[in-house]
Amino acid sequence: MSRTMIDSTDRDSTRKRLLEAAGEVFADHGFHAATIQLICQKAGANIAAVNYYFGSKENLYYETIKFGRSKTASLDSALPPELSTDDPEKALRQFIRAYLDALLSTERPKWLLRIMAREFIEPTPALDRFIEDVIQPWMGRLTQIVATFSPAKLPERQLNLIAQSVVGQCHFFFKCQAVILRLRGKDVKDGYDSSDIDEFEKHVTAFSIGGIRSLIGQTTADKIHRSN
Amino acid sequence: MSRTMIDSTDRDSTRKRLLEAAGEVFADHGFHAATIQLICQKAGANIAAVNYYFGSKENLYYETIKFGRSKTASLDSALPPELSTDDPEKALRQFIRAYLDALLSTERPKWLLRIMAREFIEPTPALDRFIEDVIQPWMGRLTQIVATFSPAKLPERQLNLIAQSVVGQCHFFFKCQAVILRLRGKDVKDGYDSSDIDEFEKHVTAFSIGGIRSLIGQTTADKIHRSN
DNA sequence: TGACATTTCAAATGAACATTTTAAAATGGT
DNA sequence: ACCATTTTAAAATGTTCATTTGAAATGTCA
Repeated sequence: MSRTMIDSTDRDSTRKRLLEAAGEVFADHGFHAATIQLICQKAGANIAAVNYYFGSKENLYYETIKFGRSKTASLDSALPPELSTDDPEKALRQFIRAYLDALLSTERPKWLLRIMAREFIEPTPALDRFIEDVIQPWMGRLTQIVATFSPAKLPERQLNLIAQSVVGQCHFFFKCQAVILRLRGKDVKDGYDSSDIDEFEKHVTAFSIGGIRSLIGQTTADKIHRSN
Repeated sequence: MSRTMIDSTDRDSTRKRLLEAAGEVFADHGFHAATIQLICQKAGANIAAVNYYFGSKENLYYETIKFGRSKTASLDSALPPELSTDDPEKALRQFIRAYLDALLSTERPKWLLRIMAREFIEPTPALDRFIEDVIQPWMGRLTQIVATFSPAKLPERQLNLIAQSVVGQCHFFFKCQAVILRLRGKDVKDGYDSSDIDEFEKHVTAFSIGGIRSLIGQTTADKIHRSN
């Protein structure tokens, strides 16, 4: 029958609660291990609600990602509007801070990135859109920032590698959170606190600036080949 | 057409073929989505074989990880025995090469690390043992190497952060393989070739040396001989 | 060979689960 | 209040899958 395509305006609290619950459950257990029963239970809805509102479990999954992304700050809103253009180091620091916040901050639907982390291992069509809409812009912006470190034009490939080194560090603190906390003897459930993020920001920024300067020194100034 | 893997069917024991097949299937689909039917089919065994040899799917999972780890080169065999002690940069390069090889090389049961990548997101008891037996030694060794860059004794916390920056870069090329290849317009199934790994090694090493030197406030020119 | 253990096989069992169905209840417009 | 539409509720259906079963096949050793 004509299902009047409820637009997510208002009055759809059940639908919304289902999306929130689905986000957590999919993040916790993955698509297959997640059960509609648990999702509906968490949402305080009936077992038939998922198929009523979304038609299928699979469609709920994609709608959940779409929903999570709609609630996530975009690149432009995550980065400070006055991102420095004349001070590369400052711009890099601002970028890294924004990136770490996006990864590690506990606000916002924190389950979206955990779902996407699963997508990295086992891609579905949702990953392509995510790369295109989210990752590409972030990496593109970072590449721009890195480029400003050098007066000369660096090869695209090297800029990409540097950008990957920067975000790679950030990702490690995110993805290997469980490991890092266990190495520190802490409980995984605790997560990081804000001073941890501050520490990461300082460290990643300093480390990356050193790496970049050393690399573009080699490229532009034709540095001496070290003997070992 | 009937069965292409027959040559190994006769030679290898069914149990071993099940472990190999299970490794691939668990890595491809995760524990829940993996089916015993598919595992047995790939192993050329009957559907009842898993329960006959391993008792349950869950036990097969743990035995598979144990099996994969037994076939994986240890830290000591992965690192060159003559790991440099007087040249920190050379030692770091050797370490990074070994680490990238361990992550990205296509030899050996390549499925073990894919299974462990899933464990990072959704830990099971297997992760604790893996951290203790595999990750701790690697990180410990890297921390030692990093420490040799500085004549002064650096705080443990900073050494750990630096080590995490180094392996974080390597991990990014591994975990975000799908993304990097897609950004390059390549198909994910292709994977990296050996020249890619060479490129990563050079880049990560140079970037990290720059980062380390800048953090400890020392240029490559000041080379210090430490007396023990 | 013949007894005995081990391994393989096809079919059966039963549990978990997504999805459908049916009907009742709530809601909104007139 | 009345009717149409939307939402909730509980039970039913059918599928997928892990696990069990019992018999057949294969191997072992006297």
